[in-house]
Amino acid sequence: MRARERLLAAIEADLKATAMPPLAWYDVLWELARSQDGMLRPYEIEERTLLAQYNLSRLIDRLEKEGLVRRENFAEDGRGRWVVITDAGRKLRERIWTVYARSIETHIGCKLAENEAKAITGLLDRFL
Amino acid sequence: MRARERLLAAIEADLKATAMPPLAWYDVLWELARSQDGMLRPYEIEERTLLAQYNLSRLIDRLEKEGLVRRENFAEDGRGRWVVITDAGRKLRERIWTVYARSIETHIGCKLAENEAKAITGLLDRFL
DNA sequence: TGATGATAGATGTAAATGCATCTAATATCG
DNA sequence: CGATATTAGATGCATTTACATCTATCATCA
Repeated sequence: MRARERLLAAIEADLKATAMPPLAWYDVLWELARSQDGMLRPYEIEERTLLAQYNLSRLIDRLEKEGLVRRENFAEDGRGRWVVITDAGRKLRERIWTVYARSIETHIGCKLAENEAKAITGLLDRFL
Repeated sequence: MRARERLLAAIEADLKATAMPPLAWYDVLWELARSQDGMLRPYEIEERTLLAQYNLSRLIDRLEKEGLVRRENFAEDGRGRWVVITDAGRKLRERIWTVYARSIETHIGCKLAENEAKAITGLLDRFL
């Protein structure tokens, strides 16, 4: 918990220093960008990011207001929506990644050998 | 990050289910209870819990309003304060612990062998 | 000593979060 | 079919958090 606290603070600080949005934005944009057609249902994003439903709903509002995603109706189920990433969204994700990747390397990568990193993930995966 | 998310959610849910306050309350009460005279300076709590200064200041407000701690002036430095845990604060910490300990065992302990837990802490300690 | 800078902690305001609940649509089952 | 339950997602409201800044005190040093 402490390690996560420290690392997240360091990474968020790097993002802020380069005028980038919070990490949660990245997580959502990344899930969308890597998905088949650049679109997911809100509940799918929820599952993948572990964001709470009501938080995600409002995060999508913010992303939409910034033109990074847009909402569309889901034809097969009147209750559902699609969240579609826009070109601007993809662009921004890439820009964030240039900072984020460096940040990961600086704060995490350089402190762990490959096999150590694998050991951590192997053990922590039990909780997922 | 994901593991922490899941575990914290599970633990907080256990606390909520037994009408206990959030985990941050426990962290502060615990640091106070284990300290020499049941009192610490705000900045000391801050260092130990990694809470942000402005968050801690208000968390102490809440604890004080509930009668779990009280603030006193720090004689040697007019800017400083003491945060002193009350009997009610110690009592509550113990009550929370009965739930928290069980929760840790349920969600974490039973999924890791002793040496595995040590391996994780050993590796994650590098980030502290 | 007196000016300047640093530190401890508090706080106003804006934004995000948590909780409960709502609406609209679909599923289930007598 | 119709009543009831369930699900997807949105939202009102209270609490909490983040950011910036403030006050008061202490430290430093010319």
